[in-house]
Amino acid sequence: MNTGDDLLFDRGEDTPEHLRSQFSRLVGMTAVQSGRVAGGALRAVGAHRDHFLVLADLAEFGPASQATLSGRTRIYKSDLVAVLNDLEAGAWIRRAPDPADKRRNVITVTPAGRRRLAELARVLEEVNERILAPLAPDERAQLFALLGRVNAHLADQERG
Amino acid sequence: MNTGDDLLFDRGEDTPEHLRSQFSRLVGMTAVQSGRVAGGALRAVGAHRDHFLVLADLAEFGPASQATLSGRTRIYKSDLVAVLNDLEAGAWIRRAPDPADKRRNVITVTPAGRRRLAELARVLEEVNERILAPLAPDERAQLFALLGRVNAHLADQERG
DNA sequence: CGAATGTCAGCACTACTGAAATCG
DNA sequence: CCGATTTCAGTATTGCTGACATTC
Repeated sequence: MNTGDDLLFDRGEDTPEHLRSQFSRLVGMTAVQSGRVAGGALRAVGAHRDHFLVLADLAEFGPASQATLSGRTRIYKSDLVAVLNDLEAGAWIRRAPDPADKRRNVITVTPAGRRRLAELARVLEEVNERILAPLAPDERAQLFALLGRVNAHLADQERG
Repeated sequence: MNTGDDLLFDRGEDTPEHLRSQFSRLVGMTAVQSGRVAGGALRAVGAHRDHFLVLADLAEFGPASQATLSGRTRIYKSDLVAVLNDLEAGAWIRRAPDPADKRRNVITVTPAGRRRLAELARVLEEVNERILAPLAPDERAQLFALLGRVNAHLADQERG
């Protein structure tokens, strides 16, 4: 059973038969390239992908301990430490000890953090537009829907 | 201009507003997960992603020097060395000095290499089927086409 | 006591760069 | 001398694991 055998995802003339239906290769190449675009744009404003993720999460779901923040963003708690150090150094978040539970820190977005989030969101929106330029709006929606279903299926399978 | 604002690509209940339209994040997560599935399946038979890429390329386009092989597979020439060492150790390729140009090696697939390629292709086809299980055949074709266009656009842009 | 939290140190893998040695 | 080819060494980034001290 083939899944798009007559489709080319390269420039067309140099794609081996066996690769045309290799989803992991296609999605991998696309991820690397768009990750480079997004990473470069964020680095140009002194930011990191995880900075955006944390700020967006806090702005939407409110203050949280590092453990729950790690669970919500899927950033490992060990990696989160450096991210929060960065964000704290920019005064974009506050990291205060939880008086109710001395093991935890309570992470809160500052007003400056919300402005920073807006800036990063603007940068990433431009990036998104640049990457998805060749697709019409309904095609973008389709791509999101299809990728989202594959992604959800993989996430589900990872616990089974 | 939004690109699928009302779509969720997570399990739905915990996806922040700002992430719903972040293509690089979605494609990145999907790439990591399907890369893990493919990598695990290949490791189970003692293979590597690049082994398949090299064997598939040689089988389709014929013998080549390492430089042209690197250009065709997009594997860095420095990384290609170890890959060819592996493939040579399994007698799946031959690496012979080019009599016409003593700088080059001529890489050739052996009959055993073609059998190995068939084996790896079978493994990867099962992987593909497992990953794309939730999608109908026409949806898979759509996903390939859309991702392919984005990928081609990014590759084009990388040289401009 | 067992479990959770924040932190640090480190591993594995991948994309990538630079340079040396050989040869055209 | 300049450039191409193979090879090796090493960097940067990321996803991930394990351990430790502190606290519940």
